[in-house]
Amino acid sequence: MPELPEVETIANGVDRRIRGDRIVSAWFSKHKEPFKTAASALAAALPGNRVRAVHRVGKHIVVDLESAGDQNRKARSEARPRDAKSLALESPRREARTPGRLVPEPSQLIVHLGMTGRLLVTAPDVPQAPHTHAVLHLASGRELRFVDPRRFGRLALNTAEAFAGPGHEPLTISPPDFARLFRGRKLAIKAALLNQKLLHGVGNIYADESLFRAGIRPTRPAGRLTRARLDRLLKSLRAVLRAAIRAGGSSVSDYVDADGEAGFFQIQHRVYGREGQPCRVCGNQIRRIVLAGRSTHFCPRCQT
DNA sequence: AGAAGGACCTGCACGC
DNA sequence: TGCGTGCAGGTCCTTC
Repeated sequence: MPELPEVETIANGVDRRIRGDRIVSAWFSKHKEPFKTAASALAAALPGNRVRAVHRVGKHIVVDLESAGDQNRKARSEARPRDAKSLALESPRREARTPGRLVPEPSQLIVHLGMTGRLLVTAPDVPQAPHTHAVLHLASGRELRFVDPRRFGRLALNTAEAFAGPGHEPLTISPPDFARLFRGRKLAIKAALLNQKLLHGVGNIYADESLFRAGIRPTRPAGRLTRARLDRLLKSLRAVLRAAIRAGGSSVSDYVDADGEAGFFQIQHRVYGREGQPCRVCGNQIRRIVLAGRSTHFCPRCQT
């Protein structure tokens, strides 16, 4: 289940492997349309683009693209004295000029892994995994593959300004802004943490773990928490996410190369998945309830 | 508008 | 062994 740390690790791994590469062609499975942007539009728009960088925004992997037009312009502007001929060849507009084919130039490819999505960078002769929904063929000969058994993942083109995601980044939001997110809200703090429009990147596991570390009962109404407790929650959340990113970064560096999951990082869970087991702090039994439709784990003594 | 709940989707663990 | 059932959860959509 990729949450922020996993997505960050994967984005970094993909970045190292395909930055600067060029998309030659794109293939999409016909097995139902699993994408936000139509597969036909993706297939038409992606080839010819160069990968400038890959990074994370919330739980999204963002592939910054440089269109063929951009690359030509760059090359021309770098070339010294321009003669009249090269100027004459210059295209006046950014968009593709092929008549009748209006393909917008994408600036970014947005990937959401959903629950089971994987991005793999492989050699072309590596057998295709089941549930492979997209393959980008790169100029280097390698392939970027999108595999997603449960098909909760999404691909989309972003042609507008830089993708910023739906909510605030938990790693950079200021404590006052963090506190403001929950003001007046009656829903449980756990449900609020999962709401990507408020804070993006936090999923079920890290919500439970950060609430435990902050000593806050997941059912507590978000708007009723004191500023001090919210400050503590933000600190716990950041500590958990940072620790996970560090561990993920070291233990899963091959993730995108290999056949996937092997050794995916797990933080030392203190409550998640530990129903009935003793709390690592006080020894009380960890309880599991369903909150916001999600299994929720907490220590009834440590979390108030 | 905010909140709650179901749908989507497949693999896996479990019980009979 | 094999089948049915329930569970996992990120996000979208509908309903209240």
